[in-house]
Amino acid sequence: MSVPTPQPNKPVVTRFAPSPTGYLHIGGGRTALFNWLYARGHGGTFLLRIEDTDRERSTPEATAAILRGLEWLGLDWDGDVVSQFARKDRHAEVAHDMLARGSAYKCFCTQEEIESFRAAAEAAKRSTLFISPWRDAEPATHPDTPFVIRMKAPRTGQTVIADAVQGTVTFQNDLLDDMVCLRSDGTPTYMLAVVVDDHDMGVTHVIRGDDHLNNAARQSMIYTAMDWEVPVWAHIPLIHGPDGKKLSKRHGALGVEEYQAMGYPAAGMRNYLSRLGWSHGDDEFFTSEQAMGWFEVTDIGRAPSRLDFKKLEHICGLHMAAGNDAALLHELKAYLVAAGHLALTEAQENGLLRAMYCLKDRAKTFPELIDKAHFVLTSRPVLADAGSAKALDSVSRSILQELTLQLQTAIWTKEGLEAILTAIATANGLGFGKLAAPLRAALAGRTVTPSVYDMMLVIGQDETISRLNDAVA
RNA sequence: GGUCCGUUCGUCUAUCGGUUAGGACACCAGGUUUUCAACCUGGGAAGAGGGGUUCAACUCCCCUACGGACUGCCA
Repeated sequence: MSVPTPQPNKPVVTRFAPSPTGYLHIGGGRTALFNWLYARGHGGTFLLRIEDTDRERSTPEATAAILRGLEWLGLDWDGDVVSQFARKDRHAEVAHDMLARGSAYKCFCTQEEIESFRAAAEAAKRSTLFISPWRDAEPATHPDTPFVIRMKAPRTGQTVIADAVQGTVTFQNDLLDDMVCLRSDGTPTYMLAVVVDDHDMGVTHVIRGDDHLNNAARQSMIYTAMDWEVPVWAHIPLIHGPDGKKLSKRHGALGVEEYQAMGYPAAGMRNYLSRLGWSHGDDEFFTSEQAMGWFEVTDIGRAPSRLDFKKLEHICGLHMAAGNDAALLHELKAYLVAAGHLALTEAQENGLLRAMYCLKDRAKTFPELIDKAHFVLTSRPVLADAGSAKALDSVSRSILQELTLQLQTAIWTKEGLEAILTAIATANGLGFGKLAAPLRAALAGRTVTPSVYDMMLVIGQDETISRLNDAVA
């Protein structure tokens, strides 16, 4: 029994290695986030490798979608994106090296033979573990037919994985098969390719979904066969849907790009995702920089977690409020593109920027922010929706006219406006809300807006008076 | 079927053998308030079940139940 030794003293190198068969899955996004957080927090390197050895299912569109997803999340990788397929010659080289070392062998069984073996074994309720008859065959007996290169895995003893998350996990070797490393067409299998690439890329920490935990045992055999040092493994639990079942289409948004299109700010997304399966005491709201300083793989939990949109929204609201105005406008514009909405005019952008201070702390997502920004995005005449039309009728026109008159000589500050509004409200025996509602309606044509003071301050004296005149008329 | 992993409030989690089991989201009740958001106060809410070990177990061990992963010339 050999316990793999981690490599604690080397500079940290992590990687994210998705296969390009679709969009970037939300679970994959979190895996990437953990790798990024760990590398960045430890002065290390975060690499990106596209596992495109399955030529049937890999598409350039999927690769592009994955890169877009990572970019949106703000997970920047170091160096060039590595294509696994492009490294196939090196994989084949290692397979032949293992052959030469006697830790692999050529297997001439056809896929039909293996399939019928499995079918028979299953019918007889025997183990379907396939043991190739070529394992110990003399080279002289080799036929001149296609072959695969199989790992010559030890048949006795056990393989131990020292996992930073899962602890020490032991596998009995007689339950592991001689996996195929090189297919009969000379291309590598995933099992070989990951190990070779991780080794060649100098990856020190493999942080990936725990669906790979079983694979780790077999992969560690390749490391041993090649006399390579194993990385630190960290197999993290998967994310489940709100019902606790495996995340699937029926749970709604799966791709990280969908979250962008729903208008969640990326900083909030990172914060929320990092708290799924990982925690730092009671900290809930934090920046990625803080998380980098705190993040340790040993603090990752072992149980799968579920997506909770309510909490996501809450965290996003906090990040929105804490955001820089110009940066928020920038992200908002990216959201509009992602969601397929019309672009803003320059005037709208300027208005948004001026209004941002009072918009950002009342919105959790960009659609909400835009909704509340209606007063600055619209232009005269401001159309009143049903609710605000009613509010407009709730007060007599003469009061609004009096207000308009007084605003013409107002000192245009919150205090100045406040003095006028409260004076008019009390003079007419109205609660402040009774006056604010029609004013809000006149200014925005909506019932849900920032405060009336902020709106007046943002659109200015002339525009305020014009809108009031429109409403009275 | 076999192997491996998991199971603390509804949800995300803290706890690392001794706590009135803490926090956050959500929820409920109050408060603040010009709408919304935010905010303040309070409340209900948890160790899957059963056996051990121990003076003491959510924490360690075993069994069961329930979830999940793997069991491919997919990744």
